[in-house]
Amino acid sequence: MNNATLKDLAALAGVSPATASRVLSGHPATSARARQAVEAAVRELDFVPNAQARALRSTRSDTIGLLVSDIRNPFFADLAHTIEQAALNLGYVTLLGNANENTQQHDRYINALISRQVDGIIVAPQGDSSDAIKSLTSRSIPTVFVDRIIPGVDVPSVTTDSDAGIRQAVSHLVGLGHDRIGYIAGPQTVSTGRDRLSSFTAALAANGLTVDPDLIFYGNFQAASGSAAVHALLSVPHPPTALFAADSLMAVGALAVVHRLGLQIGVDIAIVTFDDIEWFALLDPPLSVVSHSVEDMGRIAVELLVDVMNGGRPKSVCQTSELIIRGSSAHAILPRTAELRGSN
Amino acid sequence: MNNATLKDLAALAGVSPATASRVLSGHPATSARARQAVEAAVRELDFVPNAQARALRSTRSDTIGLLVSDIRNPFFADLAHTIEQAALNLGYVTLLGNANENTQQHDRYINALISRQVDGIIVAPQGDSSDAIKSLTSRSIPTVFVDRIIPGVDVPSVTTDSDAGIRQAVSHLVGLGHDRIGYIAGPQTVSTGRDRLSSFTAALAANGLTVDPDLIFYGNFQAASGSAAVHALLSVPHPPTALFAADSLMAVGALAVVHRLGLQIGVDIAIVTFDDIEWFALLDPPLSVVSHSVEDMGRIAVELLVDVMNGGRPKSVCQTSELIIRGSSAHAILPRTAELRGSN
DNA sequence: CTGAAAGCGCTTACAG
DNA sequence: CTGAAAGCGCTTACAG
Repeated sequence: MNNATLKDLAALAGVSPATASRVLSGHPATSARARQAVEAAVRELDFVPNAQARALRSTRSDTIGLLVSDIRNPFFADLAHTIEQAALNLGYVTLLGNANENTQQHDRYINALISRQVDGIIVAPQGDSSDAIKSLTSRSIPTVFVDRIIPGVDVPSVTTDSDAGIRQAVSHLVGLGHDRIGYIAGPQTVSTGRDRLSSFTAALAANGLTVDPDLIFYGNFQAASGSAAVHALLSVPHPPTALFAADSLMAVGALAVVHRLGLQIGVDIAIVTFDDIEWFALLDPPLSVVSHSVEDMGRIAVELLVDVMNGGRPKSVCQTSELIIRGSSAHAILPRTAELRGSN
Repeated sequence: MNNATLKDLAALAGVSPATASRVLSGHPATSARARQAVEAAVRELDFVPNAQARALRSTRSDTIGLLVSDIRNPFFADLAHTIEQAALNLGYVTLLGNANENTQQHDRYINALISRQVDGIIVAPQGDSSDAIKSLTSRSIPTVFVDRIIPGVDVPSVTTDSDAGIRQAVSHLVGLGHDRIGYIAGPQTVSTGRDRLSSFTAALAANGLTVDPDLIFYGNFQAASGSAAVHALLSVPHPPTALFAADSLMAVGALAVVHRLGLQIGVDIAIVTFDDIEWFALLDPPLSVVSHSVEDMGRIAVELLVDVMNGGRPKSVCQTSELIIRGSSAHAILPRTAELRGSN
């Protein structure tokens, strides 16, 4: 560590540390002479200021924390990307944590971010409540929830209203003749898991169908549970002719099993999923999805956070969702479907 | 910010700040009485130590930096995930930066990580050389390169040897009758872009083919360039019957255009790509890939970094790659292919 | 095992 | 416009 300090820099430039500090931070009260001398010294020493010391003294770190649920989920990878870019444009560096859909890791990262004095945190919260989240609010660290919320915790959020898209999807499937739709639910400990399931059951009712508990499988938003769901749902006495997955990763797991069973998607079985991942449109047949804008969600999350950091009390934003129909649910149900499935 | 400090904590526990600090850091020289008092006070105050102050004093932050090229690339998302998990197990928090395949952002993040006093950095370097990377080495900050390297910069690395896999792929395609293989290259400013292209041309030579410059398109590892590549490669006078993409994102872009042109993959045109992304096996037909283990790469990167942080001088590791044949390149070339392509 | 004291690298009123 | 001085919240020899 040959790290030069502000003192070294000031000595080389022939000014006091105070003046050097002012030049570095763009304080207006500096002479052209001082500015030039300090800037030359910065170049000569390859000086990089110690952000920790600066943060310790000034109580701002120009850093925000972002905690996502699962970085391997393309939805969160895209979200992380847009948030990080938006923050960078505003001069903030983003520290990204990955909870890996794990409550303990989630709490650990929250504490790590608190202890690093981030200026604000954007988090897709894990679980129902958490001591770590309470620490966040009790310290009045600017916080914004993204994608998910925790009921009863008063924090601005950007979420998606699943109602519209899911209702369109169910009506669409019913219109094709499906009256038994298997639903691969997310975990009920997560707000999006709960919301999407209740949107789904409401949509069934709106279409004159009743909820059959056999046709609901509770997954955990990760791929393996989507695979398990297909095995379970297709082995009930009167199996579904359509599947609806509450997120893209479970859809991937479901797809793998459906292929392995030799079922032809869009013909033997219809599939619709939540979240429009780029390559879903490249599958054969392409996947029908309930979609919402990741870019908007990321951008709005940063806007809300900046507002909170500036002392504002912004209102939460709820985006709408909509159905995009593609080949995986394009055809009316075929008579042979029921027989075919009987043989599995 | 109701943040309690170590002084508050010590006062509540009835000990000195020094003793409180020792208890928190697990120093052996503490009495059971002191430990209990401090631990009770920690709970009462919901105390989270200020990591910045600690790092400032002790010159270690228990934080490592990870800078990837593009977090939306599933390869890097997986890599980030394995590195972050491995680091967490060793007690390190990972700060993730995303260069977005952009040299300027790359340098900016390096400086941000330096200034936050990370204990070490794992980086997939951007470009040929960079002042930021020089700062890293001149400060002797423990650094490990992953996936990519910078020639002439003496830093331990984990990379993939593309030779074996690419040679297998070319032999495989030639065996199916392809003698005009279009290559979608990565940027030649990046080591993996260069290595894979030279492996490819060597493999052509080994199979008795010569390099036709018309059949090489230079992309940038992102999806849009894969799309552009297909347009360009299929419009040369004597177009290729097989395509080989140097990374998964360019393959995704290529796939989209191939579909749009109505070409049947595996029949009208063979496709092979670098990087085995989970869902490539779910496509219809599934994609043949040249693959290497992301998990191993991540794990080894962390091991190397820990070794460097402990003062070691570990040797670089180079993983081998291998071909996985799937439906996208399963069939021998058909006579009708040439005609079909003539009509596009 | 414990505490008083110095100091990590910065910033920021304060006085000039 | 500039500098001396205090202090942000910790850790760590040092002495006991």
